[in-house]
Amino acid sequence: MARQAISGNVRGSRTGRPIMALLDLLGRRWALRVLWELRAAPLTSRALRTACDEASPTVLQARLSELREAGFVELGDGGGYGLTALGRELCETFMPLHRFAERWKR
Amino acid sequence: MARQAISGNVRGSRTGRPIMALLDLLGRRWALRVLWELRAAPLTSRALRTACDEASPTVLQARLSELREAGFVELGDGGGYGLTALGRELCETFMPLHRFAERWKR
DNA sequence: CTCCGTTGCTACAATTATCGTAGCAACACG
DNA sequence: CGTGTTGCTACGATAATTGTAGCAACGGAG
Repeated sequence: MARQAISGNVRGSRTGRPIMALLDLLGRRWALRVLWELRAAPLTSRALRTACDEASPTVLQARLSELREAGFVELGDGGGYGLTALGRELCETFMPLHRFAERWKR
Repeated sequence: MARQAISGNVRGSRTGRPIMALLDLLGRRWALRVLWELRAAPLTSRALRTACDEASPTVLQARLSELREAGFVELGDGGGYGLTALGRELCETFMPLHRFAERWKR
């Protein structure tokens, strides 16, 4: 009966399986949204906050730090957050969600 | 516990853009992971819990309820949670994440 | 120079979400 | 009957998020 499935750690562990780490990182609040809002062009921290419906700067900074550490987001020397090449690539992989969401509607 | 249903008032978006609602739903803890673990075959609630590294049943039940309400997951009449056709479709859209994560490695 | 507005970023308390453990009722099998 | 599943919930403890306020640093007028 034991459908022995993959038992990998998600939170706070790097036990291999990058997909788990990625799902964990993207599964934190505002993480997906931040990537989504940066998909077109870089935004300043405040513009990003506005784009994210005035989400609290505390979480946004936390997510930005994590996404930066992961190599998806970078802070331009002129100011403003933007996607790295890797981040743009990641964004592409879940861009089909847009089309899916439109059909989903509910 | 605040029940933020998909219908109507979803955190982060009252603009009516379905993508925001979807990003919000998938941005909750274990949501992506649950979909991921169900990608291959249905699992019982306990098998799913095992697959999700013994995540607390409280959240898992919450996520399962939300995902069921969204139409992505269903409870089979013989027991066990599985993806709906829509859920399978959703899973397909972010399956490329797997390949991306492998190249990412962190 | 000072004043003003912006930048990225942080402190702090209050509120939520999640965790971890335990346990329930319903059902099936022997 | 007892034993073992199933899906699901209660509840205190802990971690994450919210909302508000504010900081130092930088730049461009004036």
